[in-house]
Amino acid sequence: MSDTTWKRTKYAAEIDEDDYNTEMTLCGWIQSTKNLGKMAFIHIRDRSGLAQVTALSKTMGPELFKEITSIPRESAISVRGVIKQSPQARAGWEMIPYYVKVMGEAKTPLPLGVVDKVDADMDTRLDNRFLDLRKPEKQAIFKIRSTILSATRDVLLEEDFLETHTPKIVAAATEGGTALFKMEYFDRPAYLNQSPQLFKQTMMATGLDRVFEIGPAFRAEEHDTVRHLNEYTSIDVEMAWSDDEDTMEILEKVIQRAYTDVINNNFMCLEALKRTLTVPERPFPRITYGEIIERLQEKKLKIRDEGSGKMRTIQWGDDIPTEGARIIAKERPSLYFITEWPVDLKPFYIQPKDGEFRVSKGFDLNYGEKELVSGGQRVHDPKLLKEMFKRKGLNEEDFHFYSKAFDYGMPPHAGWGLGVERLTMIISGVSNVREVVLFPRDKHRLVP
RNA sequence: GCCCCGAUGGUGUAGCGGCCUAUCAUCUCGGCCUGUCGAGCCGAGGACACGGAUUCAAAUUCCGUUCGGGGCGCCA
Repeated sequence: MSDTTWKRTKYAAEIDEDDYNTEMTLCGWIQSTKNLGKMAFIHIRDRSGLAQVTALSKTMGPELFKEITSIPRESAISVRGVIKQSPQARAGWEMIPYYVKVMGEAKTPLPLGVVDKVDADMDTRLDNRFLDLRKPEKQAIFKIRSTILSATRDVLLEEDFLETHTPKIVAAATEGGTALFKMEYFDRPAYLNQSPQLFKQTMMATGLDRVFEIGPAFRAEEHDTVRHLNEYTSIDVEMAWSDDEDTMEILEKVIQRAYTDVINNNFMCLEALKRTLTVPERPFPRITYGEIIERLQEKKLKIRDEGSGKMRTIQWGDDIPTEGARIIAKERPSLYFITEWPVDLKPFYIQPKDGEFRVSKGFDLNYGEKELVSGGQRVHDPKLLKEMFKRKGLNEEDFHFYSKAFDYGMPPHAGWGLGVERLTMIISGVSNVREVVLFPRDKHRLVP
């Protein structure tokens, strides 16, 4: 029989009075060693929290004492000993060890201190992400992210959606506009997909009716901000026989459940992040694009005219610049929909609301100045789709693989795409999108 | 792509022409300590991104390179 004494009996946080005076094994990383000479306190950290191992030279002998106190911090170890009640210990108990095995010794000095009293730059942290993520407040973000994803799946499956996956390697430009990463597909050029948009819409012509996909999206834009990534995770939803209002309602349910589940399941994480949350009420406030422009005009927001290059007051038809979004965010710091966007500011697949191609059935969901979601009712009439291609200056031929589905019975449909990272940022209360991705990909960072 | 800003021990910083043989904290190593949990005390170790220029003198000024930070546009 193989020796299994090194295997974990319980996580630190699972140990209680019933375990007192029993022999157990703790597994984790040495967070700190406080050596008082004849007595030492070794704090072992595992996923659940901290455990105190109290070593006594007198009872364990000077050799084992020396051995256990000289293991470098952040080494992965397994300690076996007896759990003893202890009023002086924070947890009310401590382990008196008799056996220690170093499973993975840490080199010194550490490239990044886990509990050091000095902060490290984001760059240093990301270069040593495995150490950075040993910090409970960094782990908390990813536990929250996981909850958000499972909450999303729960709601969508309850609402009769089917989870799907579409290709990330594509032959040609998808929506147009965004720059794509080029790659080699055997002997042909190919691209990494910027969004599942065209594929999920194609699914609407199949009879599957309601689909969603959680997957990566790639954008080759050289945007270098705290809210953009070149690889991000998108929750994409598309529903047939539905309009913009139907899909907004599903979105509200998803967001609401994400908040609820995080509050219910990640109490400790929120505490680690010093974050208090309240579940947003449905329906979320709706404000039209036109109302936003009027408000910005009242605030005398000036923008640079694309044609003349001169500064002028913002007007209907202009995109909302970052500065404008901040002005609105002061009045609406939480979640709100922006509806009735101009047709010209939305992609070709967004349904115009009228025959004049002025206002569309596209919407955004914002949290303050942050854009969280973009969605809308889609164009489903093939004739109108052709006209939209023309209006946007797109070549219909390039989209044949997609438009073909519209020629054989495409029902009305609507949907949206939500940035998982942005929702995680909002719920976790962190300000840099890189915080919520294990190994973020931005303009400069490709390793690790 | 454009505009600002920055680079000093493992980590985070101070210094911004000579007083620098470079500050402080953290860290690492050694010593003392039987109740530590931001331990304490004593001792030691470790750095001016790279290349050029100006100057009697450069961590400090200038140019270039590399790397990083922030903002704009665009977006999720």
